[in-house]
Amino acid sequence: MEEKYIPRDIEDKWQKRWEDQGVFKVDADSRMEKYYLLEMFPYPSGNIHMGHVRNYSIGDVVARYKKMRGFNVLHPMGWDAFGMPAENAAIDNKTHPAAWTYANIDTMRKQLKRLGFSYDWSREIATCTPEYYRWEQWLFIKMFEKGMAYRKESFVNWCEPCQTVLANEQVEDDCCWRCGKQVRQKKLWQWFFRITDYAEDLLVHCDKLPGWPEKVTTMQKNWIGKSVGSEACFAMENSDTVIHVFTTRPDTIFGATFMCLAPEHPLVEELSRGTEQEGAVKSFVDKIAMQDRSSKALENYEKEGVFLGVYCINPLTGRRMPVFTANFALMEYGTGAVMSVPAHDQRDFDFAKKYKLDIILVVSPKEGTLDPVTMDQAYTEPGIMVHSGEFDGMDSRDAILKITEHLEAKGLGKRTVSFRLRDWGISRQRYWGTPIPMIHCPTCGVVPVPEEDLPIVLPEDADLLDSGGSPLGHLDEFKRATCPQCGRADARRDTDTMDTFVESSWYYMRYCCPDYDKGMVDPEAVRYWMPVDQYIGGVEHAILHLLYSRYFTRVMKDQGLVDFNEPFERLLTQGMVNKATITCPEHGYIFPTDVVDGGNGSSCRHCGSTVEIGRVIKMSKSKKNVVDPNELLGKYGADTTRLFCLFAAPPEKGLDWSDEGVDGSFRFLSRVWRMIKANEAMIRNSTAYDGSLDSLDGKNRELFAKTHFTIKKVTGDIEDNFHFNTAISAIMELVNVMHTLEFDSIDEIRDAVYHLAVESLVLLLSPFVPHFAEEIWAMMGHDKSLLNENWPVHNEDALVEDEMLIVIQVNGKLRGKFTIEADADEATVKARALDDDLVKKFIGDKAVRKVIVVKNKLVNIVI
RNA sequence: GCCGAAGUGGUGGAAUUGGUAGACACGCUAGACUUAGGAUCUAGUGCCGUGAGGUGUGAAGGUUCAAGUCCUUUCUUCGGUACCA
Repeated sequence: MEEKYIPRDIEDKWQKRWEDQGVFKVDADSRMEKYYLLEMFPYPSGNIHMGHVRNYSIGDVVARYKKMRGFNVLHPMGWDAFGMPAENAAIDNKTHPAAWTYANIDTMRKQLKRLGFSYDWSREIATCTPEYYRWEQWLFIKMFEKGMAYRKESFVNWCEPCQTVLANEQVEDDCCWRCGKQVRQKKLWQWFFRITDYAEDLLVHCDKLPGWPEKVTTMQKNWIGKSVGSEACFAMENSDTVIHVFTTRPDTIFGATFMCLAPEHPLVEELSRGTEQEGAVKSFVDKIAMQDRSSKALENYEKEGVFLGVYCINPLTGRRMPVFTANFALMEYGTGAVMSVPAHDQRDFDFAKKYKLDIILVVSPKEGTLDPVTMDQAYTEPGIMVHSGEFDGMDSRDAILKITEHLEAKGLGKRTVSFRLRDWGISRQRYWGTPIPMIHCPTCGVVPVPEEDLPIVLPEDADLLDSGGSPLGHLDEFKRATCPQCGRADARRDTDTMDTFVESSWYYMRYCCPDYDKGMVDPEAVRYWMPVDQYIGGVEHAILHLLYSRYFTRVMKDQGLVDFNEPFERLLTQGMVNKATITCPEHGYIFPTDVVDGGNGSSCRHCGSTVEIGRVIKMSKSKKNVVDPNELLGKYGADTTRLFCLFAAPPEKGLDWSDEGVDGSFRFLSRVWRMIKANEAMIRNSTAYDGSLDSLDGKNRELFAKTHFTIKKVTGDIEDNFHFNTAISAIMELVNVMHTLEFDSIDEIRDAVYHLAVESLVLLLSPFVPHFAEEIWAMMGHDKSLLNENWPVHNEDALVEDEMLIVIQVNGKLRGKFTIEADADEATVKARALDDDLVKKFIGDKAVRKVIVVKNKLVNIVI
């Protein structure tokens, strides 16, 4: 063992040893209980960032801990390798996306290895390899055959700079989530996955995921957005045409005074044709279509619409209702038509006020009255039915069902359910993705590629600079195809690629059998390893990735590939890594290295202005508050870096970066190192104490008890909720106690107890700082890796205290304390408390009204 | 607007079923050892007060012998979502 703690030497040595011995390689073994630990795989953007370091450090603790508990631990890693940044980089640097991606993978793999994570690298997968995506193409065809994948022409979010379609989820505040530019609407033929078929099932199972944070299941439930309501039919005044509406408030149907259709609604054009409003409607619809979402957002709640020139009839009142097309009616939700009840819906109210439409009150508050003329907002609460014929006087909540039944009986409506969740659009007009294995034939239409022709390999020579549409569309070689059905030679291959969320929806299954070539997954391997016991990743994937994965698992189950519904047993969403920002009035965000410390505060190196320390926010390059893992590794090594990430905050909370804090973690390890180095010979020449607590006293007794307490505490913190911060602080406490021992005399018992403490310390530290622990373990004379050791078990008897500290309170305030033998009876404790000098002083001449004694804890004297 | 989470020292964060608030760190102060230290070790460190003591977990009430913890009201911050009929 070296005199000084030099992480680099130790870490290189152990990483090499682990790799040479293949200690992380696992195989399915039915004799062993499996544990599948998974962390979200990274996009190979070029370098590992601190978010990855944190995520994977958390995972590695669990993996190593479970291994020491005797589980057969599957802990894989791979690459979410398709995606737009590769194309953007390719255009910027004139490299090929594949070359860029694989180079990044090499760099990042090295970084992960440098951090000493316990991955089974033999299972590594990259989603951009044909061996991987061929099975995705295969499943796509299966889904197509079942109608689970289908094509429709629809409005899509179109990002002009990226030349691509975006999923709703990829649009943030009406801007592209990647480039941040405004998104506009465009109509294209797109492939969709019918995830809405599973809306109900996905929703119901949200309540059957006890290992998931409630926050996440709630977000998913809201995203699925089930609402129960009714569909009602409104006939047109002078034609057979019927407008179907969805409403959650059938109790207000008597108050419906007008109708609103989404601008894209097919009836808009049909109904307005030939009326004097035709021109006005057409220009309104065109305007809305041209409008991008952000300008809609700018108008923010400004309701607009145009009269179609026709009327429909309220099925229950017979009232003539003018039909409008309005910007707030959404084609994608419900039926795209809204029956407007201005008295009881705020949007309808605003619209009615703007266009001077009738307002009829049909639900009256239980107390007081409302007048439609003087109302200044809609009344949306339940109440008593009025102006509603036979339903008058009824509680409006009861009327919801009664009116629906009434409509059903008359054939004018039915109970129905509407979901906010839409089908998943997966077509992307991009190059770097999985080709969609379909052929378009002028005769046969859309035909799947025959299975034996899979994979459809992504060609290497696409021209990415030719923006506009799919790059694959410009490759005649690729595009040209023979129809598998009729043999026509002028068929055309689909030139779109799939959304990269498709790859990440099933990669965790492929880890079970990365080289399997007879199918998408090896049924046996999946049966053994799946489902994932613990999944760890960022909360930013709470909705999309996790919902899609749950959906894909169901699709694969229907395909007979797996026999379970839910892929992830337990989920941990770790918080973000934050750091303080620094701003200069002249230069905006600046790097810490651009700050010069002067006499009167800190100033900008470039302009000399006084800089301001800004808020602590998520690390990002643009805010210049990032920490480079490479620098940390160079300065402190992997163990310190990992230790700080785990110590500074519990995993589910945000981690505020502190350079001083990292220093502290390094100091802790150095301190332990020095302590053990100082006692090296003694540790080697002693054996761990294996007696009981009873035969110990003084410091030895204290250390023995502390050792067992620490084992219990650390084990509990890992098992219960992964609160590594408190586990580590418990270990620090143990070390603090170890420091109080004196070695100036010869004492075999002391050495044995100390040996036990060191041994436990090293075992407990090993999941957090594995290289460090291995080095000390080896010094102690062990020749096996710590990974093969058993996790220590505490002895409950060692925790039994014979003396308890009792707190004395007077009227709830702390006034004194004393120690007494454990389990002393109440009368003794009480007498002792009342006898305390300080307590006597506080009681004075007042009468003691009551004395509460809590066994082994406290005495409260009430005066 | 709606949904969710969280407010504790100068800082990150601890506090079992209500029972010593501030564990463990960072920072800071003083001292020791040093040619030196941004190394190490020792002591101290919520706030007010010389002191006895008082006071203190976003704010205001309440329950209780006892409240960071339970209840009511309220404020703030962060995250998600947003014309969903």
